[in-house]
Amino acid sequence: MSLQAPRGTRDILAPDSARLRALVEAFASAAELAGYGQVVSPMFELIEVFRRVGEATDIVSKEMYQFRDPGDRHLALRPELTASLARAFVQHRPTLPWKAWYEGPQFRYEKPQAGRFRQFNQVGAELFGSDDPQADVEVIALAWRFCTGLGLRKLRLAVNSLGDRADREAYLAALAAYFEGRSAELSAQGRETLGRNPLRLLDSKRPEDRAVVASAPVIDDYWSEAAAAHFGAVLAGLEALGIPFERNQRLVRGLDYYRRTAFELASDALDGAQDAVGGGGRYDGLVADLGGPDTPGVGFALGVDRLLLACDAEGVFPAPSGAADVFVVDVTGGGEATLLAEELRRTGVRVQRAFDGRSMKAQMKAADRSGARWALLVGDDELADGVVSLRRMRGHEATASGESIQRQIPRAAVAAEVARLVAGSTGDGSTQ
RNA sequence: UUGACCGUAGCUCAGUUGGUUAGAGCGCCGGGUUGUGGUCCCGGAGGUCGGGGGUUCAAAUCCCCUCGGUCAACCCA
Repeated sequence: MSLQAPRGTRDILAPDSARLRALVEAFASAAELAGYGQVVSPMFELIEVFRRVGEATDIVSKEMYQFRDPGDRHLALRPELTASLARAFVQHRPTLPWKAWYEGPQFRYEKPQAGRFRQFNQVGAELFGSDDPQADVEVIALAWRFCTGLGLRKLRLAVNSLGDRADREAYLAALAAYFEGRSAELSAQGRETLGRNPLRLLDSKRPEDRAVVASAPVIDDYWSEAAAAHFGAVLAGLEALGIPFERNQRLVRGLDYYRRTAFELASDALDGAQDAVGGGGRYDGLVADLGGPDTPGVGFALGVDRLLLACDAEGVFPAPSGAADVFVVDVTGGGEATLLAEELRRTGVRVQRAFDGRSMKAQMKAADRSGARWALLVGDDELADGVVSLRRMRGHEATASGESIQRQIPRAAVAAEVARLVAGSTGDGSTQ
């Protein structure tokens, strides 16, 4: 193979692409049900947008696709969408609260693995302009409702609070001091992490580190009264809604802008290191960091590709059927098929046909495989008599009516008759 | 960025002490008499053995490089 999709990217072909679209549509309706409106933002931004929100994180420091355009602007393909949304908020200053959802590809220069791509899709939602813990609850509930609505059952919701800015800094200092004191017990890589960001050590998977982490200071002791009250209200809200969650004192998220609430959704159906399907939290300082008025916000993003992997693993959310309603078999040259197909498609019927003047046997075979419920047969006899043979395909037998497998109908009545049949059999639209 | 395993027809894979025209199943195409699908039978198309270089009389098979995939670390969706 000579040319192929760039590393970490892929083509999503027919049944899978329909499934992806169905998932996005499911998210759209869940989000809009809760009053979130879609934002379609640019695929690339001035690099400052991302630099300002996460200079210390790998995502913006070394995983960004960046380039200069012909006008010498320094741009980056978006590695995440919360920053873009915050930028859009600052630019447009919509009335509060501003509730927005989004979907689309994002780009990170990483080594690809299963469930990790250089171009990947996320869906997400953000709520700007409210401090209310009920806002956190609404956002988490939206993520939960959507995921369980897909049919996923083996989901774990982990929640934590990182406290306010001052709490977080005090905790970070205490954590650093603690780890410094026991740095001899840490793994070599753990010591490196300590130098960069002690918080990250909390979710280390190395046994040496875990032993040290086990008796590390916990964030709870550093919460301000307000932050503690906020978190308590969030947990109470989740309980009131019957959303199961587990408190994870070690949960820290990948981006540094989180304050107070942080949460993560993981799937037990996914094995390996990539079991997180999404997460989010509160980012009360983010808008200000981007030059806007001090505005609180809370939101989340879900990895579409991983969600679909999880659906595969749980055997839920199948691809929608691409089956045709009708297959036109024309052995008179194909012109009739063109006319019939177009006529029927104009009435909203899904029509498939063959090309290249293939034999009746071959066309019937294709009709069978297309999943069509009916075949319309046009041969020399039909053409001469001004009729079309309507045949019910095997596997799509009539339910109770005593209608014959095949019958002739006048050419002029085809559209009306097929429309009637299709409308009357919307039963099993999801033949897989 | 580090390490491990892997890369043969559209798909899933056989094919190692290196040796004649590289195989199977599925899929695809055609046929099994006059215009009808599944199964069955027969036939056919389709492969730079990921790519490049090297060793050798001879390489899919050995060596090096490279690209790609998978897994793990790192990081994260």
